[in-house]
Amino acid sequence: MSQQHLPLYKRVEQHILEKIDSGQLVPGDLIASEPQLANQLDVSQGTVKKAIDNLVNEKRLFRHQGKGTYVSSIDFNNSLFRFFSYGDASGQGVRIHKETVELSLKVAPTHISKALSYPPERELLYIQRRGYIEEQPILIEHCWWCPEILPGLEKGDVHIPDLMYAMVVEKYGVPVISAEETLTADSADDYTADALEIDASSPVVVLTRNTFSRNDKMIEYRTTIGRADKFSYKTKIR
Amino acid sequence: MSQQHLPLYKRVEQHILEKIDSGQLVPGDLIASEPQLANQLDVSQGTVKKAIDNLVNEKRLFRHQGKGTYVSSIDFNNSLFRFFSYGDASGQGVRIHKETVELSLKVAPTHISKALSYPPERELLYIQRRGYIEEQPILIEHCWWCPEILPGLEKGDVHIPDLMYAMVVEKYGVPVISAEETLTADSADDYTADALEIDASSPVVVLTRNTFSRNDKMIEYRTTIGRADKFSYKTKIR
DNA sequence: CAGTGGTCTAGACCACCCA
DNA sequence: GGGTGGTCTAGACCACTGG
Repeated sequence: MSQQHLPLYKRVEQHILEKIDSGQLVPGDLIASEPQLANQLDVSQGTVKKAIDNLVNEKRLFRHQGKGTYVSSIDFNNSLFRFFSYGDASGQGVRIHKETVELSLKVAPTHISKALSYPPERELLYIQRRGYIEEQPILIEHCWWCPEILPGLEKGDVHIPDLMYAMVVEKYGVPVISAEETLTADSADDYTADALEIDASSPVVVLTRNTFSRNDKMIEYRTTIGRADKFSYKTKIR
Repeated sequence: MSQQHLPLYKRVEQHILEKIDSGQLVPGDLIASEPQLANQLDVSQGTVKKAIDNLVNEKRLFRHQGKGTYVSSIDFNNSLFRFFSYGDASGQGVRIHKETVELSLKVAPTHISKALSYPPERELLYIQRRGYIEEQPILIEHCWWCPEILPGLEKGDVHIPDLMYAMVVEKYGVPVISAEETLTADSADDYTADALEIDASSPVVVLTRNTFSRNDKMIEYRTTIGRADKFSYKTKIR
């Protein structure tokens, strides 16, 4: 329920967000111009500006002077994944090459089926990939997708690019809206240790990602397990 | 060098930030009011508002309607430390009790002396503390301070509170301005494993914190080592 | 050139805080 | 009541984009 005396600029924000959430506006779209919005909603352009300012700060929109204001798309460059590197905190210039190791339909662990709101018996699309820095294995990735999102992908006749999400959007028309990541550490089980060429029970970093499409529908459950000695996450406190 | 045609609001931001960086304004201080700043700098109040808006977004300032605008102080609640918990991502309501185990003057490992720009032979103030959740050890903390910052603290006659930084500011008059944290994972050495009551080489999360005072002077080098199974960091991507 | 966002102003009215 | 920040307006001028 929206408040009665919500500030006008908040209403403008909601108006724009509703258009995004309902799919009338998809990532990359040009939104109505400031004067247009001001007219439509019967507020001043300054108020529209303030609303858009806020959404730009939240990275929901971005502006191009002389062109207009656009709906942002999700930026996986903000993934915690980028803190895997040579042990440097920078994460700059490091090339991690990925290879697909497995691609099949499988019954998933129940907590994963549940997270994707699938019956535990239904098969899901499973993709395993491994990441290397100059031939050295550094991480292993387990991805679980709802199969109806990516029909036919398990046939293996489709090239799977490093960044799958662009393909999901372009080839399959499924918008990728947001994602949540959780970071923990653990010790490597035998399978993982073997894949990463480390001793069993060596420390590893576990990065779980839940990816969402429209209407908060989760479309992917991903776990990335990486060598702990190749991970460092830096942040500033004020 | 500042640009020639820098927008006015950027100049106002710089004006305020200079007062903070130079120490004329310290955390908690009330800054000049919007009309005052507008007069002093010969710009309109709207421009001052925009400048302050930006600094508030960056958490450098905060406002209180009817009172004024204040300089923010560092908020250690934003530390990655808060993601140590019962395995829940929330970090809410979890009480970690800390005890001081050691307090002495010691020669530090060279990389720490170096970080604090101290000659490697000089003794530093070392504090070791341990954190518990209901009697269960969950983390161990190694803190290294420049001894002249906290004279006499090693005598042990001063009570060390959970959050040391308030004491540093109030009792010793040293402003605590910012901090950097780096997160990695490792396996526990024997000493740590014993302290945390876990098996040797169990995975642990290592959180390094560098704390800075005025003029980017580093005043503390801290390493917090915690049980990996009690840590999880969650973030959202858009 | 017309249309977009970017900056800046001047002033109105409101809500909050404190003496 | 006087001062603070919070919202909102109307309008000016500029810088960038594309046809």
